Amino acid sequence: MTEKYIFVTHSEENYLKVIYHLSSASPKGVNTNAIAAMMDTKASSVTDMIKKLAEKEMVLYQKYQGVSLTEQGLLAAKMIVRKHRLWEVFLVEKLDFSWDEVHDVAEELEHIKSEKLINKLDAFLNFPSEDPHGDPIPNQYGEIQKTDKQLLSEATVGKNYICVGVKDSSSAFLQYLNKQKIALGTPMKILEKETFDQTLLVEIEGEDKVLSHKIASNLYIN
Amino acid sequence: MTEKYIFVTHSEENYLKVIYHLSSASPKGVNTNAIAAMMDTKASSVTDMIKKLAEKEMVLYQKYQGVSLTEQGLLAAKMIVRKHRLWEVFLVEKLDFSWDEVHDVAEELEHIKSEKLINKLDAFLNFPSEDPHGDPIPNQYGEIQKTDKQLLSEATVGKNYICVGVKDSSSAFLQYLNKQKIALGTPMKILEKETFDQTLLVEIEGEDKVLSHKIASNLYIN
DNA sequence: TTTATTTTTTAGTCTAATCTAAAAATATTT
DNA sequence: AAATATTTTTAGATTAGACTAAAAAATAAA
Repeated sequence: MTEKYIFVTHSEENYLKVIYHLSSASPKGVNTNAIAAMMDTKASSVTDMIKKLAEKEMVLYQKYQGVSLTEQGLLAAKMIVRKHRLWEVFLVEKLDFSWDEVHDVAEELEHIKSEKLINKLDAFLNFPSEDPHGDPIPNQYGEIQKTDKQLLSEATVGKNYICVGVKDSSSAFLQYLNKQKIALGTPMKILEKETFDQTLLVEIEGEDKVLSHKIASNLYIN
Repeated sequence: MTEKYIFVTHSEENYLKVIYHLSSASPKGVNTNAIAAMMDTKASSVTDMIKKLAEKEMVLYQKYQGVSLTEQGLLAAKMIVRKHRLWEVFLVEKLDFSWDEVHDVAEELEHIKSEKLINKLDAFLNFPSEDPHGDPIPNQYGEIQKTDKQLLSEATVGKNYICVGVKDSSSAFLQYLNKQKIALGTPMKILEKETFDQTLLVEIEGEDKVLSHKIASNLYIN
């Protein structure tokens, strides 16, 4: 394997990460506009950046056809995700942050460039497999352990589940969950599902709670 | 106290830090050239940046007269130093880095912008008063505990001392100290001082060692 | 106190990353 | 298939931070 080291800027890393996240939904090429929306920037800026990333062989790009990550780009993206999630674990487990406070800080920490740092941090945290939102943490080779989980919105009425993750990890949503006393590991039983709007009646910690379809389709259970 | 929040860029922070470090040596105004040398950049770039920092009221600047930090600038600089040194403690104490490996990573970590993060980190590390090189860590108000220490080059022959810090914390120097088995806390007795070149003969951990004047003038003792 | 030297500043250029507005390509309707 | 709408790209401008080369100010030497 010829491993020439390619410097990737802070901004380029952010693009790689976004392309990575969007890739699962559209594996044959991510749209310029989708990237622009995620990055809160303009499509023209995205086009410019994609060209740079293509130069560096981090993405495959054909005009008007969208982008996809090269093997190299994929690994780079996974390493950013790895760093982001490991820092989140650190913030929650060691510094006592709550799960709705970690995102922005991790967003900065993920760009610190030191393999040694991140691998030592990984060991210090005891090689966690998931971040505080239930998302898997890639190992140092970019391997990701698949865990099976489903959305609460797809749950079967009458069955018992455990909350294992969130799809939306915005602080607004996480604070809502805090208020409802829903956390990772929280057991719940699906009591009823309203056919009209798919609202759920769920028993959580002895209390009956109404959860909207929007909520249910952002909570992972098992 | 009117505290308008002023955004300071990564690069501006580096300038503030350098001006802060140079200020102790020349309290009435730091030279453009001195800053340029420290930052490994050109004097013209320094002039440009100083103007920006003056706009933001972080420094006092008069053409051709050098710069000094305002109260605001001083606090900002101290906060960067605080972050740098706390992260160094973290790297050494928690992640098992050695004192000659921490500088570059801390140089990146010091720019992470989160007061909460740094104060939580401080608590997690048990409010250390010094970094791994014996330099004092400013508290969250910018207060610095003065410790008295002197350079080994000024030590008295015949007396016993303890190594309490390094003036130069380059990895080259620190690795030399590792090789000589000199660390913070290492006791030493000054046996002789050569009048011609000020070389010292020092007893360290039962062994007699010859230390050049250059070495001696970069080691703090007490 | 002139002259020479050094330091500092200005003027103009460059690159990365962004933007707006317009043009080109693709996709969708009719 | 032609017309319309949407998406994407190009062209040209802007800003931060840096650079080179030349001018201006301050300092040192004669």
